[in-house]
Parts: sequence; C-alpha cells; structure tokens
Amino acid sequence: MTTLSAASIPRTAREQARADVLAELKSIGRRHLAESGSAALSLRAVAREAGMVSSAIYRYFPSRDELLTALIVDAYNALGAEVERADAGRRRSDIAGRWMALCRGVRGWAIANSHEYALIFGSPVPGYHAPQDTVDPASRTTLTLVSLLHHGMECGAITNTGGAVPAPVRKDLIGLNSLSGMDIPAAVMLRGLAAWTQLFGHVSFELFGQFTNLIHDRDTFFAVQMKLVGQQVING
Amino acid sequence: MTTLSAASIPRTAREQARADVLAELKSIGRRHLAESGSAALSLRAVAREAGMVSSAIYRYFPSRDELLTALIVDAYNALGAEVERADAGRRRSDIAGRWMALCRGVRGWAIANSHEYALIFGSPVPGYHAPQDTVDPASRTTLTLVSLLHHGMECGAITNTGGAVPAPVRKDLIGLNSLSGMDIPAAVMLRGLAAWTQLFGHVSFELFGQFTNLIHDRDTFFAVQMKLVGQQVING
DNA sequence: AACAAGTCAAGAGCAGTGCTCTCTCAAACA
DNA sequence: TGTTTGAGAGAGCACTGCTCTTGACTTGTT
Repeated sequence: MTTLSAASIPRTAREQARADVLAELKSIGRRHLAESGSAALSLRAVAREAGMVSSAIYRYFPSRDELLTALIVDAYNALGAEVERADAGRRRSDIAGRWMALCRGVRGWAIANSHEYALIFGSPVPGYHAPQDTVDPASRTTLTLVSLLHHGMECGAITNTGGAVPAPVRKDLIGLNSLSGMDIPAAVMLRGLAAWTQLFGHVSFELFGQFTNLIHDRDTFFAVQMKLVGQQVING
Repeated sequence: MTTLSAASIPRTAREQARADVLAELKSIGRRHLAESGSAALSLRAVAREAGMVSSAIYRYFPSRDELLTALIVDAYNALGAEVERADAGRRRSDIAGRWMALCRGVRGWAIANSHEYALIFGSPVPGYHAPQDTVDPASRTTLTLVSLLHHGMECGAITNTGGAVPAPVRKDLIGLNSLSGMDIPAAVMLRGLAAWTQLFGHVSFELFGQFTNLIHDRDTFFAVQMKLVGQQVING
C-alpha cells in the first residue's frame, strides 16, 4: 500500500543517517517493549539510551503512538514470517500436519515475544487507534491460513460439507476471498475462522494468565486442543 | 477466602465513613475506567473528582495497582452475575439454549463494558500481577459453564464420546472437578474448555479489532459460530 | 473530664512522563 | 559561495505515581 519501496531507499548521506537512527530507535524501543511491556515504553527512555535529548526523538516519531505503530507493524510481520516458515516446512499436501505446524508457530512466537503478542492481540492501547499501515502486515498471518484451506480443498482433504450460512455472514465470508484471490466456500471459511479464533483464543488465554492454576502441562494441552480443532476444520 | 464478612461490616461511624469514601472512590474509578481505559486511570484524577487532595487517596488505596485490583474483582463479579442470570433464564434441561444464552451474556456484557472486559481478558496490565483476591471471582464465570456440562451429562444431552486424553492433561482436567465439586470426564471437559476458549477468543477478536473490515454483521456471525461450537461440545 | 492513640486530609516535594517551543549549528543544495 | 533545510539541545508546561511531614480531628481508655 504505502510507497515503501520508493521512499525508504536512502539516497543522500543525510537520508542514510536518518534511516540508521530510525532503525536504532526502533530497535531500542523493541527491546524496551520486550522487557517492560507497552505501557512502560517511554520516548524519553528510548532517546536517553540512544544518546540524544528527549526533544530530539520527536524528529523521528511525532508521538509515542507513532513509535508503537512502527513496533506493531514489525510485530505483525515477525509473526507472519514465523507462521509462513512453519507452514513451508511441511509437505504441501499434509494439511493436518501443516495446521499443527502453523499452530505451533503462532504459539511459539507468542511465548517468545509475549509483549509484542499482547501489543497486537491484547487489549488495544488506550487512546490509540491502529492506522491503516497495520492492516497489510496483519493480514499476512491470516493469509497463511486461508491458503491452507485453499490447498486443503484442492487436494480433497477438506470438503465443503455445506450447511446453511445466513446471507449477510455468507457475504462477509466470500468477501474475504477478494483479499486472498482464492475461492473458499462460505461454509469452509466459517470453519476456518472458527479454528482461527480457537487458536488465538487459546494462546491469549495461556499468555494472559487464564490458565493459571488450572492447566499445568500446557504444551500437551495445546497440542490436544489444536488437533481437535484441526479435525473439526477438516471433517466439517 | 478473605475475611470479608467479618472485616467489612462497618461498626463505628468512622468505619462507616471510610466504607462510604472507599465505595465512592471505586465508583469514580470505574467510571474513569469505562470512559478512558485502564492506562488512563489516574489516582490523582479520581481523588480530584472525589474532592480530596491527591495524597489523601493513598489512605484508601496504597497504590494505583490496588485500585485496579479492586476494579478487576468487581468486573469479574459483574460478568459472573450477568452470565449466571443469562443461564438461569432458560429451562434447565435446554442445554443448547443455555449455551447460547451464556454466550450472548458474555458478549453482551463485554460489549457494554469493553474496558472492563479488556482489563480482565486483555493483555495483563504491565508491572501488575493479579493477587490471589482475583481468582475466586474469576472462577465464577467458569463455574457456570462447568455446571452446564454437568447438567448436560445428567440429562443425557451431552455424552462422553471418550477419546484418548494424554495422562498429564487428563490429570489437569479431572483436577478441575475438585474446584466445582462435580464429576466431568476428561474428554467432556476438554470439549467444554475448547468451547470456552472459542467463545472468549471470538469476543476478544471482535472487541480488540481483529474483525475490522472483515466481518460486518457481527451479531449474526457470532450466533452462527457459537451455534457451531455448541453442536460440537454437545455431539462430541 | 482529660489524655493517649489512632486516623485523616493537606501541602510540599521528588522523579518521571508526553509534548511544544525556540535556538543554534552543520550539512546539503543551489 | 550563499541559502535553505534538518538535526540536536535546552527550557518549559502540565501531568503522573508516590513519599514525607504537619496539623486537625475522632476514638476508646484512664
């Protein structure tokens, strides 16, 4: 969407220096985020660590929210890349295996980067509204699932068991195809989205503490649950 | 757990006054929370509105986290009450109907009190760790589901279709029964928890903006999805 | 009734925050 | 060789959580 390629290639020395500083600030910010969470992310602290005075950082990020947005975009991309890698590591026709790999990819990344996960899937940062820049990276992970559904139907692993889907929902669901360029029937897409919310609901429950004192062997529990979900999305 | 009954009945005039002030502060805090979210909840602002100087509020809440904890407990109880009411409005043997009512109860409360929902099911407030006071009210909502499972089995609507559950997970799952005093088989409990994460995963996705630009008719979408989940938990 | 103990509001103050404004100076461009 | 542009510095505003001290008031006890 954004003119990323055109605008972000540093041409002059000044632009190069700016890009360097910006990258360093983002990197420091990401570390602060990982260590202390989003609420503790402070422009002043980042500036201090970068060796500049607090007012100078406003040359790079017009506000704290702008820094957060940059980190959110990065987080979406990191998760997307991780999931894509997990998915690519399986035989293309092994739908059930790819689903499990995908689940493990999401959960693994979420656990390893819990604050970033919270940033994108947790409560929205108050007073902050995600700008349009975030929707493209956000859909990257979802696309992996949709293409899994697509391949599943292609090789017959997933069949359209039908089932009536109310018109307005059907419209939304087949509308999703225009984003991916694929052609998933509404009933299948419905099951896919159910699996999706189940996956992230589980990960969020685990990371946000809802399993405390209840579930102890979380690796196994997750595997069992996701296997169940996988069967449901495949068999209808 | 806490000696709530013994300590909280105001005896002297002073204790009464203290209880009144405490209730007013909580009420103001809850309103601020509803209007601006948890990050914007400020002890100073609450004190100001209550007509006292900022330092005075520390007589009532030793820290900002303490105020948050109080509001979190209230939120858990409010959700629990709402869900219990929704569940009680159905015929006891109408398992599927009770499930849908329960779902609508959760979602309805969450939408009407989105900031409080975010407080308890969203990303944990950074630097804040839930004290033991919150676990009792938190389990209240879960108990409603467990008792639904229990009644479902009692009247034959839910049958134990078996299915192998790995030993450590089985242990966790039957361990949950000791909290409720019921006796749900591991395989059924597994399906119940799956439904649970699906429900809250869906509501969180909706409230935290993951459905933006994707799902438009959210009421219908929710109903369709929860109906599907209900069938899965009932039929195995 | 007098006193000691306990409680509370208030004020000042510390260190931190986001953000704005003005200033200076050096690099890039013409 | 000027002239423009942009980066950093510094002061400052209004706000935050939290602490400490002081003076007034309320209790229960002597």
